[in-house]
Amino acid sequence: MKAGVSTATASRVLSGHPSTSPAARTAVEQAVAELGFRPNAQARSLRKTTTQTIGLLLPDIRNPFFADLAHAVEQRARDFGYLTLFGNANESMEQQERYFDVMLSQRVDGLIAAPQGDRAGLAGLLGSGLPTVFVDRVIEGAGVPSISPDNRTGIREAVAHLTGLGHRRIGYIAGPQSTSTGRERLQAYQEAIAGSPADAAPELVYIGDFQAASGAAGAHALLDLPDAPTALLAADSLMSIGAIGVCNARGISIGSDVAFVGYDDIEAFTLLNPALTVIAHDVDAMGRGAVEMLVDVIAGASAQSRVLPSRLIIRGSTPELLEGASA
Amino acid sequence: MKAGVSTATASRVLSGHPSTSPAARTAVEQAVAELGFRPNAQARSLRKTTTQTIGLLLPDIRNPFFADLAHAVEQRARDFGYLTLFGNANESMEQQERYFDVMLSQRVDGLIAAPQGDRAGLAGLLGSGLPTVFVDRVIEGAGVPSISPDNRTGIREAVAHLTGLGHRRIGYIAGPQSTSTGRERLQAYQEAIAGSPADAAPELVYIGDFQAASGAAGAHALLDLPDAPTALLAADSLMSIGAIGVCNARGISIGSDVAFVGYDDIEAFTLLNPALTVIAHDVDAMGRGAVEMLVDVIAGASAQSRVLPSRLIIRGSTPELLEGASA
DNA sequence: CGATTCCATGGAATCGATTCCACAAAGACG
DNA sequence: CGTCTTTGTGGAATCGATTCCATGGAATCG
Repeated sequence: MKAGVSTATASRVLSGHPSTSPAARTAVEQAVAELGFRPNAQARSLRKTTTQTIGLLLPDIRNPFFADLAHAVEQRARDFGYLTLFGNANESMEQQERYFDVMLSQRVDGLIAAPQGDRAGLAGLLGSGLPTVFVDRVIEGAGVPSISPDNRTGIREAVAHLTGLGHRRIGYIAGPQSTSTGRERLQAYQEAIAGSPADAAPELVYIGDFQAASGAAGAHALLDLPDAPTALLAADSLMSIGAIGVCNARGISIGSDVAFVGYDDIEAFTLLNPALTVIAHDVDAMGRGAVEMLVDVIAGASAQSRVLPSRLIIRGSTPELLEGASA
Repeated sequence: MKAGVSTATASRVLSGHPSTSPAARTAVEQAVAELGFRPNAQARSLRKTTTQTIGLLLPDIRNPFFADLAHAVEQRARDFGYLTLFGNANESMEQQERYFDVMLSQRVDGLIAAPQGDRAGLAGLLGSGLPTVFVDRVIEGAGVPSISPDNRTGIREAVAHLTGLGHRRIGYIAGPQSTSTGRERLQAYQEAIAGSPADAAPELVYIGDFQAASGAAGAHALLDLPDAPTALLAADSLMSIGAIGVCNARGISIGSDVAFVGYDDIEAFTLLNPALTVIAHDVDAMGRGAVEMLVDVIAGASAQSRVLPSRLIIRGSTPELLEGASA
């Protein structure tokens, strides 16, 4: 055609097929450069069955944890030649299901998702046979391999740390119970409290939704208790931010008036005065690991679910308990 | 076929074409439900020329400003029925060009980008005729409409605020000069300083790269000066975070030892003690506006470039200058 | 009741690549 | 020098939808 060769030859040149003459190669390359030709990825992936694209479905890109995760996934996927198609479910089941549909229609080669809800909401996805890996969050019994943080150890260590400092009323701002992380962390808190000298009062738990506003609401609710907690623990970074804002606004000084343990090791948390004690995990390893698992699943291998360790990083927001610190 | 009708009829039913009998409709719908059929988006967009997909190319998703922007763009694009294909250039020209290529190959209907570099790096993109809108950052003379913040006013107000408080040595941690925001903000700083009683010493400017590590390096460099600045100003949120961390580590107290003005109104900045004075702009309006402009451009209308106002939010990190505050 | 319009439908072309197959020219070998 | 292999090439089928066009039957109208 443009270069005096057939489309078949042009295709062979562009895909690096060995059976091409140097003459044809240069002719095609010149024509491509002249016409600014871009192969149509739609047509290609219609013929091949692969799109070289993976989907990444996250609950909230504004949560620094998931932003870091998105970055890690995208960079690692690039290493494998995959383009990342990104969807933001906005912590909404309805948007999550819509995105499952979209990803299926786009014929992504695989999907990495931090899901919420239970198996019922995944029927379409599971029936499709699309290679899938869950990251951070898990749905039991779905037969989908996952890479997730150890939600229990971090919480246990945090509660032990706080009780060791003398705290007996530890308020907990939990995540939504529609997520595995929300459930596991709450359960770990309850178990740790039960096995400790601290109060196991139900009013010390506030159930939020992993967004900043609910962290603020939780802090208000807990601090308004007749016998207010002397320590607060929040189940993600955004709720931590909301809760800290409320403490500041109410003139309650973190560290001296109330101890505080946050979740996820956001850089900004180290800037606070005092710096925040947090439960941290390795986001980068989680993102990279998810891609590597997905590549295995796409290749037909069976992937083992992995749990990555969490650890408690002790900083100034959880000092020795001063006498009379109870509000 | 499965439903006893032709593909033509099935297609008409699924796309809501009026010429379909109720009988055919129910038959097709039942077959679709039974087989779990998903239309192949590749095949569809091969035939139609549209993909109902827009590209979003950002320099760094871990920067909270761009994470918020991504969220705003994605939500607004959804309103128009577009799927957002997201790319992270990692503040790298090479990755940026690679993504331009990918977006072109994917035949996105339009592209929203926060570009860096100059026209040279955009030759391929501009030659393709792909409807494009620049957001936050601009490339002059490319003929691409843009929606960007007013980089000058915020900086001018910040410098006026600081000189009004008595500061004469104002250190500036600038962004990379390969970006319009980096250039305009630095220029605004230099002009504002020149028109003020403050020192216009070149050593008071440190050129960073919009990442936290360079903010830290800049803070070290400026605080090591023989005649160290009494106020610091950083050109984005990540460099602000890096710089604040260094101040804390060096035992330099923000507010009392040094005044600090950050960029972008990150929620975490309000939690600092004292809270950070910042130059803020409306990320949500920028993201939504970009999508609306792009929709116009795709429709063939000519879009007017827009500049959104910035404003200075004064908080505790820039108090009245105490005597003897100069390091 | 015959003629015209309207509607639902199937057949077939189409989008832009990849790839099977056949074929011809060139090189290898006895 | 004749066969046998290798190599480069073009023709044509293919992927899965959409859509033009033709057709037959029903509805409408004078």
